[in-house]
Amino acid sequence: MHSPEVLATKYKEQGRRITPQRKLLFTLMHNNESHPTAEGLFEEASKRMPGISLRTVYQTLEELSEMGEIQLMHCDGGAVRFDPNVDEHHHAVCAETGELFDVYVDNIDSLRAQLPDGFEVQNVSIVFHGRVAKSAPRTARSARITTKSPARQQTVRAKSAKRTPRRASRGSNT
Amino acid sequence: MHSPEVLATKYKEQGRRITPQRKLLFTLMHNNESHPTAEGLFEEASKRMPGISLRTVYQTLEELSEMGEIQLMHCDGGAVRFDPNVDEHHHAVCAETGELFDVYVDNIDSLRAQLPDGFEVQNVSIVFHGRVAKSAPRTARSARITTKSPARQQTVRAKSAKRTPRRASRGSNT
DNA sequence: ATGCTTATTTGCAAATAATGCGAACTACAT
DNA sequence: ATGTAGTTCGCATTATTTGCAAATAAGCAT
Repeated sequence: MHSPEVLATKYKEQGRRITPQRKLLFTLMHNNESHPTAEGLFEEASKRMPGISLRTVYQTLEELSEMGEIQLMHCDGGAVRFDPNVDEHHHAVCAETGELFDVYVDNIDSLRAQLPDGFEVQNVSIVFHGRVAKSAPRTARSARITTKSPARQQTVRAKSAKRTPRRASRGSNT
Repeated sequence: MHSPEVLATKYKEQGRRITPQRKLLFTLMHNNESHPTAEGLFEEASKRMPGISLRTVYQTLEELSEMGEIQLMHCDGGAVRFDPNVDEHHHAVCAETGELFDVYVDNIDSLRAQLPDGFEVQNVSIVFHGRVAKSAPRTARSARITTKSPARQQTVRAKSAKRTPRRASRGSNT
Protein backbone atom coordinates (compact mmCIF):
# COMPACT_ATOMS: atom_id res chain seq x y z
CA MET A 1 0.00 0.00 0.00
CA HIS A 2 1.03 3.61 -0.38
CA SER A 3 2.72 5.64 2.30
CA PRO A 4 0.52 7.40 4.85
CA GLU A 5 1.25 10.69 3.11
CA VAL A 6 0.26 9.50 -0.33
CA LEU A 7 -2.77 7.82 1.14
CA ALA A 8 -3.83 11.06 2.75
CA THR A 9 -3.72 12.76 -0.63
CA LYS A 10 -5.60 9.96 -2.29
CA TYR A 11 -8.22 10.09 0.42
CA LYS A 12 -8.75 13.81 0.06
CA GLU A 13 -9.02 13.47 -3.69
CA GLN A 14 -11.90 11.17 -3.06
CA GLY A 15 -13.64 13.51 -0.67
CA ARG A 16 -12.71 11.40 2.30
CA ARG A 17 -11.36 13.04 5.44
CA ILE A 18 -8.15 12.52 7.27
CA THR A 19 -8.83 11.65 10.85
CA PRO A 20 -6.39 10.78 13.61
CA GLN A 21 -7.74 7.25 13.57
CA ARG A 22 -7.05 6.84 9.89
CA LYS A 23 -3.63 8.38 10.14
CA LEU A 24 -2.69 5.95 12.86
CA LEU A 25 -4.01 2.95 10.99
CA PHE A 26 -2.21 3.98 7.82
CA THR A 27 1.00 4.11 9.77
CA LEU A 28 0.44 0.80 11.47
CA MET A 29 -0.31 -0.96 8.22
CA HIS A 30 2.38 0.61 6.08
CA ASN A 31 5.15 -1.90 5.51
CA ASN A 32 3.52 -4.15 8.06
CA GLU A 33 4.56 -7.67 7.22
CA SER A 34 2.80 -9.39 10.07
CA HIS A 35 -0.48 -9.89 8.23
CA PRO A 36 -2.50 -8.73 11.21
CA THR A 37 -6.14 -9.45 11.82
CA ALA A 38 -8.56 -6.61 12.48
CA GLU A 39 -8.47 -7.53 16.14
CA GLY A 40 -4.69 -7.56 16.18
CA LEU A 41 -4.43 -4.24 14.47
CA PHE A 42 -7.00 -2.89 16.89
CA GLU A 43 -4.83 -3.90 19.81
CA GLU A 44 -1.80 -2.24 18.32
CA ALA A 45 -3.79 0.88 17.60
CA SER A 46 -5.25 0.93 21.09
CA LYS A 47 -1.78 1.25 22.55
CA ARG A 48 -1.24 4.51 20.80
CA MET A 49 -4.81 5.68 20.82
CA PRO A 50 -6.75 4.24 23.72
CA GLY A 51 -10.44 4.35 23.00
CA ILE A 52 -10.23 3.81 19.27
CA SER A 53 -13.07 1.58 18.24
CA LEU A 54 -12.74 -1.87 16.78
CA ARG A 55 -15.56 -0.83 14.50
CA THR A 56 -13.39 1.92 13.08
CA VAL A 57 -10.57 -0.50 12.44
CA TYR A 58 -12.87 -2.79 10.51
CA GLN A 59 -14.23 0.15 8.60
CA THR A 60 -10.85 1.55 7.66
CA LEU A 61 -9.55 -1.81 6.59
CA GLU A 62 -12.61 -2.27 4.46
CA GLU A 63 -12.16 1.02 2.69
CA LEU A 64 -8.44 0.43 2.17
CA SER A 65 -9.37 -2.86 0.61
CA GLU A 66 -11.95 -1.25 -1.66
CA MET A 67 -9.35 1.26 -2.73
CA GLY A 68 -6.99 -1.53 -3.61
CA GLU A 69 -4.48 -0.52 -0.97
CA ILE A 70 -4.50 -3.77 0.94
CA GLN A 71 -5.36 -7.37 0.31
CA LEU A 72 -7.55 -9.67 2.30
CA MET A 73 -6.50 -13.15 3.10
CA HIS A 74 -8.69 -15.94 4.41
CA CYS A 75 -6.20 -18.43 5.51
CA ASP A 76 -7.19 -21.05 8.02
CA GLY A 77 -10.79 -20.22 8.59
CA GLY A 78 -10.03 -17.90 11.46
CA ALA A 79 -10.16 -14.15 11.21
CA VAL A 80 -9.28 -12.44 7.97
CA ARG A 81 -5.71 -11.22 7.77
CA PHE A 82 -4.74 -8.04 6.00
CA ASP A 83 -1.76 -7.53 3.77
CA PRO A 84 -0.46 -4.15 2.60
CA ASN A 85 1.45 -5.94 -0.11
CA VAL A 86 -0.77 -5.91 -3.17
CA ASP A 87 1.76 -7.22 -5.62
CA GLU A 88 1.02 -10.59 -7.15
CA HIS A 89 2.30 -12.89 -4.48
CA HIS A 90 1.45 -15.92 -2.42
CA HIS A 91 1.83 -17.12 1.13
CA ALA A 92 3.56 -19.55 3.41
CA VAL A 93 1.99 -20.45 6.73
CA CYS A 94 3.90 -21.87 9.64
CA ALA A 95 1.76 -24.60 11.14
CA GLU A 96 3.45 -24.07 14.46
CA THR A 97 3.27 -20.36 15.02
CA GLY A 98 0.58 -19.42 12.55
CA GLU A 99 2.95 -16.85 11.13
CA LEU A 100 2.26 -15.88 7.57
CA PHE A 101 4.93 -14.97 5.05
CA ASP A 102 4.77 -13.46 1.63
CA VAL A 103 6.06 -15.71 -1.10
CA TYR A 104 6.85 -14.88 -4.69
CA VAL A 105 6.39 -17.58 -7.26
CA ASP A 106 8.06 -17.26 -10.62
CA ASN A 107 6.44 -19.73 -12.87
CA ILE A 108 2.78 -20.11 -12.04
CA ASP A 109 2.01 -20.16 -15.71
CA SER A 110 3.75 -23.46 -16.09
CA LEU A 111 1.37 -25.29 -13.77
CA ARG A 112 -0.44 -28.03 -15.57
CA ALA A 113 -3.91 -28.29 -14.16
CA GLN A 114 -6.95 -30.32 -15.06
CA LEU A 115 -9.50 -27.57 -14.79
CA PRO A 116 -13.22 -28.01 -15.33
CA ASP A 117 -14.17 -27.59 -18.96
CA GLY A 118 -14.62 -23.95 -19.83
CA PHE A 119 -13.11 -22.63 -16.64
CA GLU A 120 -11.38 -19.30 -17.15
CA VAL A 121 -8.71 -18.64 -14.59
CA GLN A 122 -8.57 -15.09 -13.36
CA ASN A 123 -6.04 -15.55 -10.67
CA VAL A 124 -4.36 -18.22 -8.66
CA SER A 125 -3.53 -18.28 -5.00
CA ILE A 126 -1.03 -20.65 -3.56
CA VAL A 127 -0.48 -21.36 0.10
CA PHE A 128 2.56 -23.28 1.27
CA HIS A 129 1.84 -25.03 4.53
CA GLY A 130 4.81 -26.08 6.55
CA ARG A 131 7.05 -24.84 9.27
CA VAL A 132 10.08 -22.74 9.81
CA ALA A 133 12.97 -24.97 10.76
CA LYS A 134 14.26 -23.54 13.98
CA SER A 135 17.96 -23.68 13.40
CA ALA A 136 19.56 -23.01 16.77
CA PRO A 137 21.53 -19.80 15.94
CA ARG A 138 19.75 -16.99 17.68
CA THR A 139 16.81 -16.88 20.00
CA ALA A 140 15.16 -19.03 17.38
CA ARG A 141 11.73 -18.26 18.71
CA SER A 142 12.08 -14.61 17.94
CA ALA A 143 14.18 -14.91 14.86
CA ARG A 144 12.42 -12.69 12.43
CA ILE A 145 12.30 -13.73 8.85
CA THR A 146 11.75 -10.90 6.48
CA THR A 147 10.54 -11.85 3.10
CA LYS A 148 12.73 -9.24 1.59
CA SER A 149 15.79 -10.83 3.16
CA PRO A 150 17.69 -13.84 1.82
CA ALA A 151 14.57 -15.54 0.58
CA ARG A 152 15.90 -18.60 -1.07
CA GLN A 153 14.72 -19.50 -4.47
CA GLN A 154 13.73 -23.08 -4.23
CA THR A 155 11.86 -25.71 -6.04
CA VAL A 156 8.97 -26.97 -4.05
CA ARG A 157 8.86 -30.49 -2.77
CA ALA A 158 6.75 -31.43 0.17
CA LYS A 159 8.35 -33.53 2.87
CA SER A 160 5.82 -36.27 2.43
CA ALA A 161 3.32 -35.91 -0.32
CA LYS A 162 0.98 -37.86 1.88
CA ARG A 163 -2.14 -36.64 3.45
CA THR A 164 -1.59 -34.53 6.49
CA PRO A 165 -3.80 -35.47 9.41
CA ARG A 166 -6.15 -32.57 9.52
CA ARG A 167 -7.08 -30.92 12.71
CA ALA A 168 -10.78 -31.06 13.15
CA SER A 169 -11.69 -27.52 13.88
CA ARG A 170 -10.19 -24.13 13.92
CA GLY A 171 -8.01 -22.18 16.23
CA SER A 172 -7.97 -23.79 19.60
CA ASN A 173 -4.46 -22.90 20.63
CA THR A 174 -4.68 -22.97 24.37
CA MET B 1 -13.83 -41.28 1.42
CA HIS B 2 -14.79 -44.91 1.72
CA SER B 3 -18.17 -46.29 0.87
CA PRO B 4 -20.84 -46.26 3.56
CA GLU B 5 -20.36 -50.01 3.99
CA VAL B 6 -16.64 -49.82 4.48
CA LEU B 7 -17.07 -46.87 6.77
CA ALA B 8 -19.50 -48.83 8.90
CA THR B 9 -16.89 -51.53 9.34
CA LYS B 10 -14.19 -49.02 10.11
CA TYR B 11 -16.44 -47.37 12.65
CA LYS B 12 -17.23 -50.59 14.44
CA GLU B 13 -13.58 -51.53 14.55
CA GLN B 14 -13.04 -48.37 16.47
CA GLY B 15 -15.81 -49.02 18.92
CA ARG B 16 -18.06 -46.44 17.34
CA ARG B 17 -21.69 -47.19 16.70
CA ILE B 18 -23.64 -47.17 13.52
CA THR B 19 -26.64 -44.93 13.86
CA PRO B 20 -29.27 -43.99 11.30
CA GLN B 21 -27.91 -40.45 11.33
CA ARG B 22 -24.42 -41.59 10.52
CA LYS B 23 -25.60 -43.97 7.85
CA LEU B 24 -27.48 -41.17 6.16
CA LEU B 25 -24.60 -38.75 6.35
CA PHE B 26 -22.19 -41.34 4.99
CA THR B 27 -24.46 -41.81 2.04
CA LEU B 28 -24.93 -38.12 1.43
CA MET B 29 -21.22 -37.44 1.50
CA HIS B 30 -20.08 -40.44 -0.52
CA ASN B 31 -19.11 -39.33 -3.99
CA ASN B 32 -20.55 -35.92 -3.22
CA GLU B 33 -18.77 -33.44 -5.43
CA SER B 34 -20.65 -30.37 -4.33
CA HIS B 35 -18.34 -29.52 -1.44
CA PRO B 36 -21.25 -28.87 0.89
CA THR B 37 -21.13 -26.85 4.07
CA ALA B 38 -22.36 -28.34 7.33
CA GLU B 39 -25.52 -26.32 6.96
CA GLY B 40 -26.03 -27.47 3.39
CA LEU B 41 -25.51 -31.08 4.29
CA PHE B 42 -27.88 -30.62 7.20
CA GLU B 43 -30.58 -29.40 4.82
CA GLU B 44 -30.09 -32.37 2.55
CA ALA B 45 -30.17 -34.72 5.49
CA SER B 46 -33.27 -33.09 6.89
CA LYS B 47 -35.20 -33.98 3.76
CA ARG B 48 -34.67 -37.65 4.38
CA MET B 49 -34.60 -37.54 8.14
CA PRO B 50 -36.61 -34.63 9.48
CA GLY B 51 -35.51 -33.79 12.98
CA ILE B 52 -31.87 -34.67 12.57
CA SER B 53 -29.81 -32.15 14.44
CA LEU B 54 -27.37 -29.72 12.91
CA ARG B 55 -25.18 -30.51 15.88
CA THR B 56 -25.01 -34.13 14.79
CA VAL B 57 -24.00 -33.12 11.30
CA TYR B 58 -21.15 -31.03 12.65
CA GLN B 59 -20.11 -33.83 14.92
CA THR B 60 -20.13 -36.47 12.24
CA LEU B 61 -18.20 -34.30 9.84
CA GLU B 62 -15.66 -33.65 12.53
CA GLU B 63 -15.12 -37.30 13.24
CA LEU B 64 -14.92 -38.17 9.55
CA SER B 65 -12.28 -35.52 9.26
CA GLU B 66 -10.34 -36.89 12.21
CA MET B 67 -10.50 -40.31 10.62
CA GLY B 68 -9.07 -38.90 7.42
CA GLU B 69 -12.20 -39.68 5.45
CA ILE B 70 -12.94 -36.15 4.36
CA GLN B 71 -11.07 -32.93 3.92
CA LEU B 72 -11.93 -29.49 5.21
CA MET B 73 -11.70 -26.51 3.00
CA HIS B 74 -11.74 -22.90 4.12
CA CYS B 75 -12.33 -21.09 0.94
CA ASP B 76 -13.74 -17.62 1.04
CA GLY B 77 -14.03 -17.03 4.73
CA GLY B 78 -17.58 -18.26 4.86
CA ALA B 79 -18.57 -21.64 6.22
CA VAL B 80 -16.19 -24.54 5.94
CA ARG B 81 -16.82 -26.81 3.01
CA PHE B 82 -16.30 -30.54 3.17
CA ASP B 83 -14.76 -32.74 0.53
CA PRO B 84 -14.91 -36.54 0.49
CA ASN B 85 -12.03 -36.51 -1.96
CA VAL B 86 -8.89 -36.91 0.09
CA ASP B 87 -6.50 -37.43 -2.77
CA GLU B 88 -3.90 -34.76 -3.24
CA HIS B 89 -5.81 -32.23 -5.22
CA HIS B 90 -6.64 -28.56 -5.46
CA HIS B 91 -9.64 -26.38 -6.20
CA ALA B 92 -11.22 -24.01 -8.65
CA VAL B 93 -13.83 -21.56 -7.47
CA CYS B 94 -16.33 -19.89 -9.73
CA ALA B 95 -16.56 -16.27 -8.66
CA GLU B 96 -20.07 -16.11 -10.01
CA THR B 97 -21.77 -19.12 -8.54
CA GLY B 98 -19.43 -19.94 -5.72
CA GLU B 99 -19.24 -23.47 -7.06
CA LEU B 100 -16.14 -25.36 -6.10
CA PHE B 101 -14.44 -27.90 -8.31
CA ASP B 102 -11.69 -30.39 -7.66
CA VAL B 103 -8.57 -29.79 -9.70
CA TYR B 104 -5.60 -32.05 -10.19
CA VAL B 105 -2.25 -30.45 -10.74
CA ASP B 106 0.56 -32.49 -12.23
CA ASN B 107 3.70 -30.60 -11.58
CA ILE B 108 3.54 -28.78 -8.31
CA ASP B 109 7.11 -29.78 -7.63
CA SER B 110 8.30 -27.59 -10.44
CA LEU B 111 7.07 -24.39 -8.84
CA ARG B 112 9.90 -22.03 -8.16
CA ALA B 113 9.12 -20.13 -5.00
CA GLN B 114 11.04 -17.67 -2.89
CA LEU B 115 10.24 -19.13 0.47
CA PRO B 116 11.39 -17.72 3.78
CA ASP B 117 14.76 -19.06 4.80
CA GLY B 118 14.43 -22.39 6.53
CA PHE B 119 10.83 -22.94 5.59
CA GLU B 120 9.98 -26.59 5.17
CA VAL B 121 7.04 -27.16 2.92
CA GLN B 122 4.69 -29.89 4.07
CA ASN B 123 1.98 -29.38 1.57
CA VAL B 124 0.74 -26.88 -0.92
CA SER B 125 -2.77 -25.81 -1.68
CA ILE B 126 -3.70 -24.03 -4.83
CA VAL B 127 -6.96 -22.29 -5.56
CA PHE B 128 -7.85 -21.20 -9.05
CA HIS B 129 -10.22 -18.26 -8.96
CA GLY B 130 -12.15 -17.59 -12.10
CA ARG B 131 -15.40 -18.43 -13.73
CA VAL B 132 -17.00 -21.03 -15.86
CA ALA B 133 -17.44 -19.64 -19.34
CA LYS B 134 -21.11 -19.84 -20.09
CA SER B 135 -21.09 -20.89 -23.70
CA ALA B 136 -24.26 -19.37 -25.09
CA PRO B 137 -25.96 -22.61 -26.30
CA ARG B 138 -28.50 -23.38 -23.61
CA THR B 139 -30.18 -21.27 -21.01
CA ALA B 140 -26.67 -20.24 -20.12
CA ARG B 141 -27.79 -19.35 -16.65
CA SER B 142 -28.51 -22.93 -15.77
CA ALA B 143 -25.81 -24.66 -17.75
CA ARG B 144 -24.36 -27.18 -15.36
CA ILE B 145 -20.74 -28.16 -15.53
CA THR B 146 -19.72 -31.41 -13.92
CA THR B 147 -16.18 -32.00 -12.78
CA LYS B 148 -16.32 -35.59 -13.81
CA SER B 149 -16.80 -34.53 -17.39
CA PRO B 150 -13.93 -33.97 -19.85
CA ALA B 151 -11.63 -32.01 -17.59
CA ARG B 152 -9.14 -30.48 -19.94
CA GLN B 153 -5.52 -30.55 -19.17
CA GLN B 154 -4.34 -27.02 -19.52
CA THR B 155 -1.49 -24.77 -18.73
CA VAL B 156 -2.53 -21.99 -16.46
CA ARG B 157 -2.47 -18.43 -17.58
CA ALA B 158 -4.56 -15.78 -15.95
CA LYS B 159 -6.39 -13.38 -18.18
CA SER B 160 -4.19 -10.44 -17.26
CA ALA B 161 -1.24 -11.75 -15.42
CA LYS B 162 1.17 -8.92 -15.44
CA ARG B 163 4.41 -9.75 -13.82
CA THR B 164 5.15 -7.30 -11.07
CA PRO B 165 8.67 -7.01 -9.79
CA ARG B 166 8.99 -7.53 -6.07
CA ARG B 167 7.89 -4.59 -4.08
CA ALA B 168 7.12 -2.44 -7.04
CA SER B 169 7.50 1.09 -5.86
CA ARG B 170 4.45 3.01 -6.79
CA GLY B 171 4.89 6.68 -6.12
CA SER B 172 7.30 7.77 -3.49
CA ASN B 173 7.44 5.07 -0.91
CA THR B 174 8.01 6.57 2.51
C1' DA C 1 -36.57 -60.67 23.81
C1' DT C 2 -34.75 -58.01 28.11
C1' DG C 3 -31.62 -55.30 30.29
C1' DC C 4 -27.20 -52.80 30.64
C1' DT C 5 -23.59 -49.92 29.61
C1' DT C 6 -22.04 -46.13 27.42
C1' DA C 7 -21.66 -44.06 22.86
C1' DT C 8 -24.70 -40.67 20.45
C1' DT C 9 -27.95 -37.36 19.58
C1' DT C 10 -29.97 -33.08 20.66
C1' DG C 11 -31.14 -28.53 22.19
C1' DC C 12 -29.43 -24.53 24.07
C1' DA C 13 -25.98 -21.45 25.65
C1' DA C 14 -21.81 -19.34 24.47
C1' DA C 15 -17.62 -17.98 21.73
C1' DT C 16 -15.85 -15.82 17.62
C1' DA C 17 -15.90 -12.85 13.62
C1' DA C 18 -17.94 -9.41 11.21
C1' DT C 19 -21.65 -6.22 9.83
C1' DG C 20 -25.94 -2.97 10.22
C1' DC C 21 -27.52 1.13 12.14
C1' DG C 22 -28.20 5.46 14.24
C1' DA C 23 -26.64 9.04 17.39
C1' DA C 24 -22.88 11.89 18.55
C1' DC C 25 -18.79 13.91 16.85
C1' DT C 26 -15.58 16.40 13.93
C1' DA C 27 -12.75 17.53 9.65
C1' DC C 28 -12.54 21.08 6.76
C1' DA C 29 -14.39 24.28 3.20
C1' DT C 30 -16.35 28.86 3.40
C1' DA D 1 -16.64 30.88 13.72
C1' DT D 2 -20.20 28.06 11.33
C1' DG D 3 -22.43 24.51 8.76
C1' DT D 4 -22.51 20.19 6.60
C1' DA D 5 -21.50 15.90 5.43
C1' DG D 6 -18.23 12.40 6.33
C1' DT D 7 -16.64 9.58 10.57
C1' DT D 8 -16.43 7.34 14.74
C1' DC D 9 -18.35 4.52 18.02
C1' DG D 10 -21.29 1.49 20.71
C1' DC D 11 -24.73 -1.75 20.60
C1' DA D 12 -27.55 -5.01 18.47
C1' DT D 13 -27.51 -8.69 15.22
C1' DT D 14 -26.07 -12.26 11.96
C1' DA D 15 -23.35 -16.24 10.87
C1' DT D 16 -20.45 -20.27 12.20
C1' DT D 17 -19.11 -23.39 15.22
C1' DT D 18 -18.28 -25.38 19.69
C1' DG D 19 -19.26 -26.70 24.83
C1' DC D 20 -22.20 -29.00 27.82
C1' DA D 21 -25.50 -31.98 30.03
C1' DA D 22 -29.68 -34.48 29.77
C1' DA D 23 -32.25 -37.71 27.05
C1' DT D 24 -31.81 -41.52 23.83
C1' DA D 25 -30.56 -45.66 21.78
C1' DA D 26 -26.81 -49.03 19.70
C1' DG D 27 -25.05 -53.41 20.43
C1' DC D 28 -23.43 -56.89 23.73
C1' DA D 29 -24.54 -60.26 27.31
C1' DT D 30 -28.06 -63.01 29.17
